[in-house]
Amino acid sequence: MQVFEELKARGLLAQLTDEKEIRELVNNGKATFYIGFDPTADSLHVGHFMALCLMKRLQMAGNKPIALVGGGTGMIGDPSGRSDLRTMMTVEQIDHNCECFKKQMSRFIDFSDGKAMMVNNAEWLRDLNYIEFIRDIGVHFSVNRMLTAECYKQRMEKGLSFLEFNYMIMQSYDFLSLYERYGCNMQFGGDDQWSNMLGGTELIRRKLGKDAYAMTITLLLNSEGKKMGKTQKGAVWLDPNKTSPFEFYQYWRNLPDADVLKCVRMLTFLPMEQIDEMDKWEGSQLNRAKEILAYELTNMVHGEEEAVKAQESARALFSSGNAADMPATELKEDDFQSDEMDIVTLLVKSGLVTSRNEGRRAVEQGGVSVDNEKVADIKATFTKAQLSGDGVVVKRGKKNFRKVTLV
RNA sequence: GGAUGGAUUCCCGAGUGGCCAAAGGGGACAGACUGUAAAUCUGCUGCAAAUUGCUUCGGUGGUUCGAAUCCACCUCCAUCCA
Repeated sequence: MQVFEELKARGLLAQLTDEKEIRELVNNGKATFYIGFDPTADSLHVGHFMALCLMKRLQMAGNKPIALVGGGTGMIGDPSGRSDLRTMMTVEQIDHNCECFKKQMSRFIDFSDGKAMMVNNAEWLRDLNYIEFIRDIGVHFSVNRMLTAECYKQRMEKGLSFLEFNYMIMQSYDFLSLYERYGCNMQFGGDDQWSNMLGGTELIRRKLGKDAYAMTITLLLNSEGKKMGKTQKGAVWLDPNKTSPFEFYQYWRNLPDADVLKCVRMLTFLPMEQIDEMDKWEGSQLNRAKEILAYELTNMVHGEEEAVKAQESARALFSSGNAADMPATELKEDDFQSDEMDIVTLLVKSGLVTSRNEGRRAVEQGGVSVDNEKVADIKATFTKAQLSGDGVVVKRGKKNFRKVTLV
C-alpha cells in the first residue's frame, strides 16, 4: 500500500485541494511539505503528535518535511477555533517555546542530511515593513472573502480584533516564503486550518502563477466531538516533566471504548492488517486494545523502557494495588507537627487533593484508602513509623495512587 | 465619538438591599453497578483552626446597621449609529 492510500485507510485525510495531484506527488516522494506549529506553550502536546506522525509517514515515503515553528505568527495568535483572544506572549516566551519544540521534534523526525528542515517564520515575519507588506501581499486578499471563512464566523459574534484577522495573511505569506525559499509545494495541517491554508495556495497562484497544494488532517476528536488530549488538568504533554510517562500511558489506557480503534488507526504505526483484526474485538476485549494503544504511544514518545515501566506499573497497581514504579511523594520531618499525621494532611501533602476541604470530602465519601484499606474516619492518623521504610500507598478514587514515604 | 445592553463561583445562567457561599443546568470529583469502558442511580463541588470564622459576584470609592443587589467614576465586551 502506498503512503497516500495508507493515510486514507487510516482515516487521516480530511480535505484536499487536488486529490489526484497530491497523491501523485506524495506517492512518488516529490513533495516538499510543511506543517506549522504555533509555540503557545513550552512543550508539544498530543494534538501536535498526530502532525508529527504524519510528517514521519511522509518522510519515510521519501518526501521532505519542513517543520515550521511560528516564532512570528505566535506573536499574533490564531483565532481559528477560539472563542476569545489568546493571551499575548512576550518575544522571550515565544523564542523559548520555539527552542523547546525544536528539541522535542528531533526525537521523531530525522533532520540529518537535509532529509528534513526546521524553520522559524520569525525569520521573515518579524522584520516586515508594514507599508511594503500590505502593498505586496495585502492587495491579494479580499476582505469580503476572508469574512466568509469558517474560522472567522464564530468570532464575528464575539468580536475579532484586527490583529487576529491578520493571522490568515501571515500564514499565507509563510507558505509563499517557503515556496520561494525551499520549493515547498504543499502544506498540511489540522482541519481547523483549512481556510488559512487555502489563503496560502491562492496567494502563491496570484503572486507567482504557480500551483501549490494543501491538505488537512482529521482532527482527533473523541466520541463527544471534543478535541482529544485534554484532561481536567490541561493538555496531555509530550514532555515527561509535564505529563509523566505513567500519566501518559494511563490517558490512553482509560479511553472510552468508542475512541480506541480510531486512535490506534490514526496514531500508531501498527500494520493495517493487525488493526483490522483488532477492529473485530468487542466488550472487555477492548481492554487489550487499549493496552496496546497505550503501550505503542508511550513507546513512541518516551521510549521502550518507559513504556514497559508504565505498563507494568499500571498492571500491578490495578491488580494488587501496589507497584514498584508509581507516582511517589517523599515527606520530610518538617511536614510533621507531631509524631502523627492525619489523613487529610496526608492527602494534601501527597498531592492527591488540592485543599483540605477536598481531602475531607474524599474521605467522607469513602473514596480514600491506604494500603488497600478504606479510611472512613477523617480523624484517622498515621505515625512516622508507618510512613517510613517502604511507606504506604495512598489511593483516592479508583485511579489515583501515590506512594508516600518519610525520608 | 454617540445610544443601548452587559460583566455573577470551572462553564452556562438565576439572583435586583438582610432568609446569599449565592437557584438551576453542564462539567469535574467521589460512591454503587462494571471491564481502569459507556449508560444509569446517589452524593458532592470557595477556603480554613469547621455546629463557627474568613474571602468571593469586572475594578475603585461611596450610601447604609447591613451591598452581588443602590450611587459615582473607571475598565472590558456586544449591538446599532458615525
